[in-house]
Amino acid sequence: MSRRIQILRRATEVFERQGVNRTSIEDIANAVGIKREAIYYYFKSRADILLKIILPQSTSLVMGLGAIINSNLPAEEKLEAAIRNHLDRFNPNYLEMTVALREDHFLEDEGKAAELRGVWNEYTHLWTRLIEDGQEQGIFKPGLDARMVANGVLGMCNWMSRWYDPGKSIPIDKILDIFFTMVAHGIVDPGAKPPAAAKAPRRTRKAAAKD
Amino acid sequence: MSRRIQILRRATEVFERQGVNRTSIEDIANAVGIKREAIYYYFKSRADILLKIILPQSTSLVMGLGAIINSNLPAEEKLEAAIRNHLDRFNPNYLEMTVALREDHFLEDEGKAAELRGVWNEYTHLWTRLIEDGQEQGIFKPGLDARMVANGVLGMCNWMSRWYDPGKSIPIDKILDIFFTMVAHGIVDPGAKPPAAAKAPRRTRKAAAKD
DNA sequence: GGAATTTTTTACAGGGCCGTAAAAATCCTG
DNA sequence: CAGGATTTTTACGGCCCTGTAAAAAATTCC
Repeated sequence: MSRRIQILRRATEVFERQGVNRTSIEDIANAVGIKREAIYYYFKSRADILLKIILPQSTSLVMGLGAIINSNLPAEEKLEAAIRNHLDRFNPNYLEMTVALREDHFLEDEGKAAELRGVWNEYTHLWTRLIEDGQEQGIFKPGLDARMVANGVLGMCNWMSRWYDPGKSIPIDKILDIFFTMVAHGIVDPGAKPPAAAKAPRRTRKAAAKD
Repeated sequence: MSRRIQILRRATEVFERQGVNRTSIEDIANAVGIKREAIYYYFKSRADILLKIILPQSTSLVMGLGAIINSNLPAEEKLEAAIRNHLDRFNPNYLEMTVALREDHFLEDEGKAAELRGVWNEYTHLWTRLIEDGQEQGIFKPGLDARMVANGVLGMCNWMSRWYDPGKSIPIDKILDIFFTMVAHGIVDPGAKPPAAAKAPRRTRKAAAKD
């Protein structure tokens, strides 16, 4: 393993364990076993390291989602594949994904920050397109704001960076099934007897607040 | 407005605008219009300020959710009320909620960090209970891991800290409707003709990856 | 108006961190 | 083995930040 890859690997581990903002170049160097000034032989800056950890993940997500959208799968299978494309990145790249998503990164290098934002925006845009395509085909409910749906699904998946632990959580496949079921069909059992209140006129929020 | 409240208000604004970790005590003091040492007359530390911004939000979420769970509402209405309880906190407390949720906070004060974690854990636990109660009543699908469902819903809502902007986004009420529909009933239109491929045997992930 | 209280400023102490450049050490190749 | 290339270490420069305590200023109250 080259020194450069090793540095990225160790940096990812320390970033994940103690937080990006509480990790210094010296912390990373100690984890590698060299002096911190040596890091600058391989990387331009601390932000450079962070970018080289995050960009491959976000770019790979975009590429994978683009391929799914351009495939001939039916919309519902595209939805499943898209969620899988996202969640599978947590296994084995759990560390990188956690570093990428757990904290909102305010990078000093405005050029790099813009590049990263661009990739994430593209990813959100593709997700929105997938939802819109399904709506146009009559598979997804047309009345839902596609961008909001996309944001919701992304939130559901990205928040895994706050709780997912491969050593403790249930397998990714199971999480995928649950999340897909939630998004596609919801958690309400269709065979359940609808409560009488469901047919009542929608109460105002103020009335609800009084309860 | 007392000076203390004013400091909290300004701190929240600066934290939201430039990120918690890139905000110094001096930044906050400048926003208030006093010297930074004066901050320590009102607050023990920087982490103390952060805690006093975040705890009211998380505590209020827990209290609100507890009341919903203990109400006599049917499960589906509890679900809607729970999402509303969460999203309504973004309006008007959008700034506080963003500060609380957008970045994972690694606090130096281990006691305070544990207290905060405890509140969030309680919140997640209550959400899991709400899902389980609905499952036991036959309203929610029983086969879904309640904790995972709760994590998914929380992710959907909490990720708003990354994209919601009251000046630009659609109103909270609309977002609530969309998120509730997604979680309760999913985005797939039940009247849509299921694609033939849906009845085919599930392809292996490896086969799917080949495409 | 003066004392008490509150608030702010001044001064101080201590520590951490980023990044550059040149020299030294190590490794590799012919 | 010597020269070239790569990598690491040493030395340096600069800046930022947190928090404390005492003094000064401002405010409040009787």
